[in-house]
Amino acid sequence: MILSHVILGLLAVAPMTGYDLKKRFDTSVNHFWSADKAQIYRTLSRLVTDGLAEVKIVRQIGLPDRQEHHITEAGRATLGEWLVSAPDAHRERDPFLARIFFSGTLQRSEILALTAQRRMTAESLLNELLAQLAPGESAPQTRAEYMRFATLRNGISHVRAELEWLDEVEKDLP
Amino acid sequence: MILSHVILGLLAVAPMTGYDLKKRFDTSVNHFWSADKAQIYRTLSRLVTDGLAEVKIVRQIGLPDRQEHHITEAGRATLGEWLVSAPDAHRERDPFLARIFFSGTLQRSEILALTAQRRMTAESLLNELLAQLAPGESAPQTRAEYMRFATLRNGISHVRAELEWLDEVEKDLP
DNA sequence: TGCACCTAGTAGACAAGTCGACTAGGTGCA
DNA sequence: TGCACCTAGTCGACTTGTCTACTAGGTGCA
Repeated sequence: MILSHVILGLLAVAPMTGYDLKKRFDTSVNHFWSADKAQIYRTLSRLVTDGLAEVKIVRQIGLPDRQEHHITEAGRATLGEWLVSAPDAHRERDPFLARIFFSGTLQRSEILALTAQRRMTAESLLNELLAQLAPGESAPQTRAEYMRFATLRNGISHVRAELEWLDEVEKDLP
Repeated sequence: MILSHVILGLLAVAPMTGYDLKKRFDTSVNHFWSADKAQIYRTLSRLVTDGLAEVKIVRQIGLPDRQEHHITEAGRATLGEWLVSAPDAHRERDPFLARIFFSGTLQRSEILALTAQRRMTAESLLNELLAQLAPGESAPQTRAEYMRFATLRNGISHVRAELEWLDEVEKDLP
């Protein structure tokens, strides 16, 4: 699965707890992958049993212990292999497009309500992505940094394409 | 779930067997939804037990019986409600972007191999979408037809955005 | 004083999706 | 003659993903 590889990728940058990972998934990684908390913890413990990660317990004062997961050499190797392996099958799935596909029987106004909704989520997504892009705009770009920003720019391009498509639909809708 | 609604949407156009549905999912609907065969048959039988669809067995000569699933009035009502209900949560998930995000440690040539792969699949997808769009290009557009083509144009816009992004990455990659 | 929210993690049930195998006949081809 | 592929469908095992609830203390605020 891909989740374990994404987790390995994040652990390769810095050791993390399940809790830390969940935050990464909800912020910096959310434009291309998402994960449920329970799923993250389950995957983490599998990485440990598979020898791809190791746990170090870090005691804290006033806070619960941190189970810091460190990537192992085997983990780095697995990650490296995945990066250059055959592409994972990817199925597009978009419930909004599913509605649009079948919305021929709706009133014009109902369809415009759907597109207006979509426009709002697209615009707020665009703002999030732009905000994430902003800090490093003029920074010296290492390759790693360039690649991370590239995924953001990918998201931005797609959101913009979506907004232009919405313009068209709202204009041409018979 | 969305699958049952997509199936209802397809049954609303014409009665179909699980087999027919599978073909639709692999051709005309595949740019926004996909489904496994077993999943389709399971969902169909749940639609029947829920009273949203009915089965008519059609005998054939030389071929297995067809279990034609017809949408019921209740099914149409359910579909209609879904079309205008609150938008389904939608999480973007793209394994390719996941790789790109973590590919900072790869060689330049390895990254270019990834993008070249992506370009190939994007281009063949574009051709498929254009081929699907072609037949009705100048047809008299009913609203239903317009909406179906709109989803195709959506896919085309996104693929084009992807190709432009690939151009950029391949050009700027440090 | 109580409520909401933060850190950190566990547990269990359930829904959704995937994969492979199996039945069973029909057609086309080399 | 045998193989591959088509129509039409069933079954079981398994993996992923989601949701809810729980423990247990700490902080901030009104």
